[in-house]
Amino acid sequence: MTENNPKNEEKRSLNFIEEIIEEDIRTGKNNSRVHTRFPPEPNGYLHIGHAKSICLNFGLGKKYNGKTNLRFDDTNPVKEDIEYVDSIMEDVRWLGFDWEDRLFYASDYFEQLYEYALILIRKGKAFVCDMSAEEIAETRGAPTRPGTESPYRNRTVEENLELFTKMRAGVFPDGSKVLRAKIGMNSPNMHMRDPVLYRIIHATHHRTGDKWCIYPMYDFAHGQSDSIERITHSICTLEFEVHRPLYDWFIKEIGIYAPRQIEFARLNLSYTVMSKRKLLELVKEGYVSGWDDPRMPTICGLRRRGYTPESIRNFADIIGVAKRDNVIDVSLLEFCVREDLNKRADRRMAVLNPLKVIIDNYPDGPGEEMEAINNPEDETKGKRKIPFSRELFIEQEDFMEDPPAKFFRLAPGREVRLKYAYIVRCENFIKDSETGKITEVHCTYDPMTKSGMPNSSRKVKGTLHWVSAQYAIRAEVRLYERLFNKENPDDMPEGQSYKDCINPESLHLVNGFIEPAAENSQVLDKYQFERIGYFSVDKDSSPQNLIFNRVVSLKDSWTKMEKVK
RNA sequence: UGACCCAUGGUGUAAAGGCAGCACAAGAGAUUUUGGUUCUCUCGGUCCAGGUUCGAAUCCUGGUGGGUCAACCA
Repeated sequence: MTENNPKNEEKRSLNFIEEIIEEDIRTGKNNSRVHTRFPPEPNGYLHIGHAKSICLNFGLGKKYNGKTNLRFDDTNPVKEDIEYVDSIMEDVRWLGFDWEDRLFYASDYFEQLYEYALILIRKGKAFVCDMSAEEIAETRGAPTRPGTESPYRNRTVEENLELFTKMRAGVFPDGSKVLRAKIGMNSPNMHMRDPVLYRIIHATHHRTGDKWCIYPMYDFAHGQSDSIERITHSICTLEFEVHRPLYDWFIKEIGIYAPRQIEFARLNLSYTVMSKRKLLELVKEGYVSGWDDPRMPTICGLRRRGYTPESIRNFADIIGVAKRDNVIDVSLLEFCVREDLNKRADRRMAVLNPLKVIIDNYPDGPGEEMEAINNPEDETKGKRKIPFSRELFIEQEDFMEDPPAKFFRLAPGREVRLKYAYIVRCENFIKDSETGKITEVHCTYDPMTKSGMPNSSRKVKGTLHWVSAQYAIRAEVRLYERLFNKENPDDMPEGQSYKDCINPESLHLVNGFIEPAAENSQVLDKYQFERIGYFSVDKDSSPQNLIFNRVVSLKDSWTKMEKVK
């Protein structure tokens, strides 16, 4: 197929799921149709691990000219909420995927699922059990030891039918009865030991309201839902591998269409936790400001931080899909967003830790306007003007009283280029005698070195960014670091938890200055602050009070060099 | 002391019995009005032991190591 087409198909290797799908297409299985689905439970916010699954499922649908459904597996009303449904849809759309008219809910199938249960009961393959949850757990045995059969296991079909009908009718209280499959109690696979199919929960469901008081277990809903939707390839994570025999059993006993389940290894990220429970704890216990805190690995957190959908999709693509456990280095995610933003983010000059610079031989007054390139990687982004004046701010780190040889920045007697402006020489500086802090640097400029002028290209070692003290606007800048200090927060010494390696320095607030061109920035606008990093306008930002989130810093070989020492 | 799954550079991921490749990370250099970008180069890998084969990362057997499974959660 691609063999005669070497031009556009550079023979990209297939992952193991694509190999299975292509084999199924080749052999004409399902009439060579490909239909996948993304099946979240609406009980929490989506994170980067879900993004992997979303990109995989929707990506496969697209690649093989198939379809991908969004289906909410909403079988537990006490844990689920419409808030989560909405956020999940928003996140999937933001990532750039479209389920078109195929938005489904497992709760759409409650009536059908109930019928399936009836089929099993009539076949003598399911029974109503009166044991408590504790009793069921105790009699289930252990992986190395068989369980014991429920005393209610041999009720007649008629009795089971009547009891199950009454369960639905609401005559029994929560927890008093369940419907169980009748498979056996000694399978080495715990999921096959007479698993619970239905439980009684008198709770209002976010979609079906109070219509039902019995709800199917996930295991009894998930596989059949895929079957109902004619999913060809049910892609899920590794921990559901042991559930597959059960799904297959249901499909076979009920006698319905069988999707093929394929399991892949979930994403783990270094310096991050990914479980819903832990993420929820971080929010509830106030370690972060909310689900969309820019330090969270949630999709909404990454969005607020300033990650782009393109960078996340590319990340999902690059990390690949396989069955072996993996921990992806966060630096790969950071690489992806840098790569994307380098091409698209306009450059701006901003000073985060201001140090006043006075150009002694520059006239006091309105100053002049300098021309700056918006994005050197993209000429179509054009140019802008930046005001220059006698008093400026530069970064404190860009001046040293007594610098090492390799310091290419400002120091007494040294020259640097002020980007898009002049070459200046440091003549002297003022130091606070009590604190030892440098408070002001005095320079002279060379008028012949104005950027763009014929004689301007004299070589100097360093180029600094700057803003005009007169014209710059104030901005709050939120600098984020990793939320955890340990590479694997899930693997802590005895007696400690992931919370013990939370990085207390994960957020630094600074008040800086930015060039006036950033004045009308809108929420989620992205910039590269020259020489610093990529920044995104926070949702709390307003024209009166600009707030920027640092998405990621620029690669920095200078501080790296310093650290080695 | 069970069943199932997995094992390739530091981290990911390719190689369908035939040259172990790519990306990130790390290191060196070139270019640069961003110590950014770009470019060049370097470092570094098939868990172990047998077997099959002209030939094994790949197939077989046995180890070892890791993961998953015992909610009326999903």
